[in-house]
Amino acid sequence: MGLAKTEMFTDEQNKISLFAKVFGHPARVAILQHLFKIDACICGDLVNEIGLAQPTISQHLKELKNLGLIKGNVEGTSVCYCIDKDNWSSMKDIMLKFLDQDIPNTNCC
Amino acid sequence: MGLAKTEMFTDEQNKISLFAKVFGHPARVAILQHLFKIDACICGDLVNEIGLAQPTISQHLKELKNLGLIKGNVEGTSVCYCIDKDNWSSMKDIMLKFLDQDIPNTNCC
DNA sequence: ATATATTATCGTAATATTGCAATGAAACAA
DNA sequence: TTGTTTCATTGCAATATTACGATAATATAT
Repeated sequence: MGLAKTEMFTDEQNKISLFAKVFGHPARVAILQHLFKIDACICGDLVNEIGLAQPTISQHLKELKNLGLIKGNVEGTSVCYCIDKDNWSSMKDIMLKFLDQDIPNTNCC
Repeated sequence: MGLAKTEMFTDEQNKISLFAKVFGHPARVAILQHLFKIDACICGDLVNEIGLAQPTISQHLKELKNLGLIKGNVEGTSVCYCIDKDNWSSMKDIMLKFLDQDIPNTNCC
């Protein structure tokens, strides 16, 4: 298979897993951390910052863009990528709600 | 490939991506939410709660266990799974730090 | 001992992910 | 126009993930 049976889960569960999935690769974590650190960024910077080939970085950027977490403005021959503030906040709310659940007083462990 | 080049990233980046990866499937999200909701849990409950086959659930539980997020106590013929509080807290700290970064004032987007 | 119940493991098929070389597309410079 | 720079897309090989039937392993009950 290799295919998650999303139809048997809630929208919220699927949303959480989609966001988590995009954070599930260290290169995408590194890209986001770099975009947080500096104010603007072009793809070339990231290719130097991170050690992967240009097509690979481009692909990771595409996945982040598809989820709406970053946006890219074309500026001449280069593209300026940055965090999409609104969408990042929405994502954060959903993830925090999931991570911040009260830990129950288990009676068996 | 299908293999992440972890050696070019920091321990923190790799850790974040490993935790995120395990949340990157709705079944594991559902399992964790269910473990949060009730105090104790056995695998059989989860097979009924979630619609997947027993070997599939068992496999997902194994991944959560490998990362230390849940632990399982054998109780007769069944196993009682529950959240590992300490490890969940450690994970939460790492993930919150990543999610809660200050959004920069970009000058281009 | 035999049967039952519960969970784990193995094996396998289908699909997804990762990475990069090669190439394409678009804007700019000379 | 002809190059140059920058990023995207395509195509492919290697590996990972997901799901489940079959089966094993373990404990309990009769």
